[in-house]
Amino acid sequence: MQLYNTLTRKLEQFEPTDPEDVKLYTCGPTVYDYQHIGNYSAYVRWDTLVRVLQASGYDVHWVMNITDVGHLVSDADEGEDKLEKGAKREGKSAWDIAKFYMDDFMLGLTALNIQTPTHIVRATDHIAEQIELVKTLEQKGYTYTIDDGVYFDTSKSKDYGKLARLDLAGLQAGARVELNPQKRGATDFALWKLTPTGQKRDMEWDSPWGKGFPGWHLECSAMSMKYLGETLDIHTGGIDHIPVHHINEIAQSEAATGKQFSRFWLHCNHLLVENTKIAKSAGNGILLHHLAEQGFTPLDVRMLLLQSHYRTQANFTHGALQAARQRRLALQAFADLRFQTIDGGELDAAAFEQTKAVMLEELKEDLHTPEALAALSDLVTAGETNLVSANAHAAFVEFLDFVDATLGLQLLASSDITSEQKQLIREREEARRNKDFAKADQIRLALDANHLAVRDTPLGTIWSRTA
RNA sequence: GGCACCUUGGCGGAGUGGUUACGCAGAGGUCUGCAAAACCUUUUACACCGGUUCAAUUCCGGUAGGUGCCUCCA
Repeated sequence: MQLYNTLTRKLEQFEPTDPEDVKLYTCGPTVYDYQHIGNYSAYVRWDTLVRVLQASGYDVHWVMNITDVGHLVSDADEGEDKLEKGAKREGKSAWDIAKFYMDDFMLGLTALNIQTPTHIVRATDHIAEQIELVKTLEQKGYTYTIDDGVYFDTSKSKDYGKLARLDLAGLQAGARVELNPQKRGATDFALWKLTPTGQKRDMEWDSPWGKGFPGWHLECSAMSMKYLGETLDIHTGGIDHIPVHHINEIAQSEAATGKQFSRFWLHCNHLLVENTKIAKSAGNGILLHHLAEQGFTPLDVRMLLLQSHYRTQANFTHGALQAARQRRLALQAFADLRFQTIDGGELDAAAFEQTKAVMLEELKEDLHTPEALAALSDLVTAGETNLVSANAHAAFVEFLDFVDATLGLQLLASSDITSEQKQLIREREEARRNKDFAKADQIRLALDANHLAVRDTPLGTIWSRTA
């Protein structure tokens, strides 16, 4: 499999260290608010990665974190984090906020047919591991303590910022953030933040350095290493994570272990809405339930995302979502032909095998989902024209299973029509043979009331769902 | 100010040094008892200006426009 590795900025052949098992870590959400479609787009992308790895024969140990503490509102902030802020906003505790939005996130994953990671881990459940990691770094001399916390000294880090290819000198000159004057370097980052004297936070823990909470980057290193070991095969995240979060993860992890933290780094680009960055201030953070109100399902969103490549900046528009929905419905109608394979149908097992091979090849080439869909659409066209041979029924179902496994569109979730509905179709065919067109049209209306459309082919009547 | 990316037909969106991406929408047609569906065809797409080349949308340089990151962010 070929994957684009941000470390080298090149497509590389991917093989896991353990040939049986891929160790994959994905940066998950901070659960202080609803996740919008932009947030979810990343998880659809990484779910696709997992699916393709699985289809390529690997077991995947997939860990995703839930950040339920410690992401500061800004670098210059005096200690308020998003959870605390959300709690203040809603008059609840930070713990309640985290639970509520994490539960909502999990529902969103299910709705989008994103597989549940092997481990989905909360930062607050791993405070001890994070403290241990800081202790290790302290023992190895990578830290210093100032009035508001324990910091990582990036000047001691070998190749700091290599992933981001940062111009550190330029970065410092152009820094707009007010630094804590005690910080030794502009890029140094907090490992443990101390609760200011006299204050009480919803979330705080005792530590060797005093009461406080872990720094922003610590959890990913501590939890990924706990569940996957010191070297990951693949670490994924949004493109925005490259310059700060991921270089800091690398710095602290590699300082602690002396080993490479992750062999591959994959980053997805952001989804725009109407060609604009999704931002709270722009009010364009569309939620899944907004789309549901307009009659779109989460799978329509999934289709929209599959039509673009994960490293491009895709654009979400109402028109594009409509188009994606139409395409998905056409695909579903094709899948429903498995209930209607027919003697004389021309699509045979070989056609399914061939398309599967093309799709898998495209997907294994850095997740070329648009090309995989194009190959699928070609087959759909052929199937609608020539119908599916009765001999190919098993191959067809197997093929659809492959498509569901890789693209996650749940094509096999539909069921056959009822025997009553089938009887109606037979009666209509009989009426047409008898040239009793009035009766035939009457039955067609009855079928329409059942949300079924029929089309008459030389080989017989084929139905499709209209809703 | 620094760094990076992008500019493809009505919309979305791939890809390639010479061959139809694909999807959605529109138009015409075929088929059909009819309607629908389905299928076929279709509007000569690659921002602009140079360069390299037998040949560039596809490589190089420049211009214009756009976006992202540098600051919590998928």
